[in-house]
Amino acid sequence: MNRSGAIKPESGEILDQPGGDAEGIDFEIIELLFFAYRDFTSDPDAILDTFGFGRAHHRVVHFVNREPGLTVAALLDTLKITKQSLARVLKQLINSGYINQVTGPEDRRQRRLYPTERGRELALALARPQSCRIANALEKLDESGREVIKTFLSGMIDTADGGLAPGLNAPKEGRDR
Amino acid sequence: MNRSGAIKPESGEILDQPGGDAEGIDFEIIELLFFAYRDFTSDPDAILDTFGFGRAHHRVVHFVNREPGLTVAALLDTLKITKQSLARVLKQLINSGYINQVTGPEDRRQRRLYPTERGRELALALARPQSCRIANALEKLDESGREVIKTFLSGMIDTADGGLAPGLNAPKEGRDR
DNA sequence: CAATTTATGTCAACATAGCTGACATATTCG
DNA sequence: CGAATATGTCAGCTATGTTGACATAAATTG
Repeated sequence: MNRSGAIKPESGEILDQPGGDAEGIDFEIIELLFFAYRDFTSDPDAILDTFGFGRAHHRVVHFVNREPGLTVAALLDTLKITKQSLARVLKQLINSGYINQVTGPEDRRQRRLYPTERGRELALALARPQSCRIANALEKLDESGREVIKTFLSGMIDTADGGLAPGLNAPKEGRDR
Repeated sequence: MNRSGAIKPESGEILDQPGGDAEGIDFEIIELLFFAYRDFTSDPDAILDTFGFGRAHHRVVHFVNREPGLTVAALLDTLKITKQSLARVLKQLINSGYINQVTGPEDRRQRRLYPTERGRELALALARPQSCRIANALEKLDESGREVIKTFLSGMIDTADGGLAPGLNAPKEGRDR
């Protein structure tokens, strides 16, 4: 790995050894997360492309399918984006028949979002390869593996009550939506 | 403005039950990955903002710090973006003194990339909160936890030799860069 | 050596998906 | 009624990805 050898410094300082190892920074998992997530999103991205949609559409269809009747406000809260940003993709999904809006039965200001049959099929088509990839990765672990992964990933998520919990985190259910 | 479609479209189809559970799709981990990665990137994003940099700069500084002497081609391969896309952020990082370029000692066409002291400090400042977050999440696991996470994340990554390996994957070392 | 390939840089144009600010409308609530 | 809320929309800006075309220097190959 070491590229030591006669190097011409063209300007200023040069550090030719990897940095931060001494500090005990967990570069290994940082990078694994980067690569894992990048590849995890690549399968649905390819499918979305054939629909003329992007990753933003994926998220919307996904969460609407997962929680039919979701309000716009709840969706915004889940995605943590602005309404103007959501509006663009949501409009496209509604216009092309993937999502339906229904006036809230109790609060008529709300627009509750439901997947159409088409929307559901799209959501599933996008989730399938991701689920497969996860299943493949889990296969290399023992029985407890899935729970360990869930605990780890949950522990990576900000708790609703602000900052990183110092000692205790157990988001589990209801941290959003 | 008219808000068409705001009324109850009992006209169209409405699916008011979550979909895909029957199929055994692993929505749980799909969503945990989404939330975990989103929050994982939020700490460095906040820091980058104060520097006038974005996530793209983060990636470049990170990998250059991790592998000083990296060539431009190798970096492109790691990031899987186009050179034009890289050029923008790399130029900024070089001009503001975070990264140095050195003509390749053997192949003089190459521009090997090195972090400056400043660049290294930035890379570490960005990695620190991520490493902390990971350490926090790992704390909830037993001794074997870290290895389990590594195995899982490695299993999520595409192998260099194309598609998802059907039975066997073990990227471990050297899948990129 | 001449021709070609490789590594890199650069210009121009474009797309997606985020953002802020401002303002409109319908509905609910006090 | 008036204020707050849920949503929609217009306009413009930014960050980061894309393609295509072309330039230059250095290495490789015939």
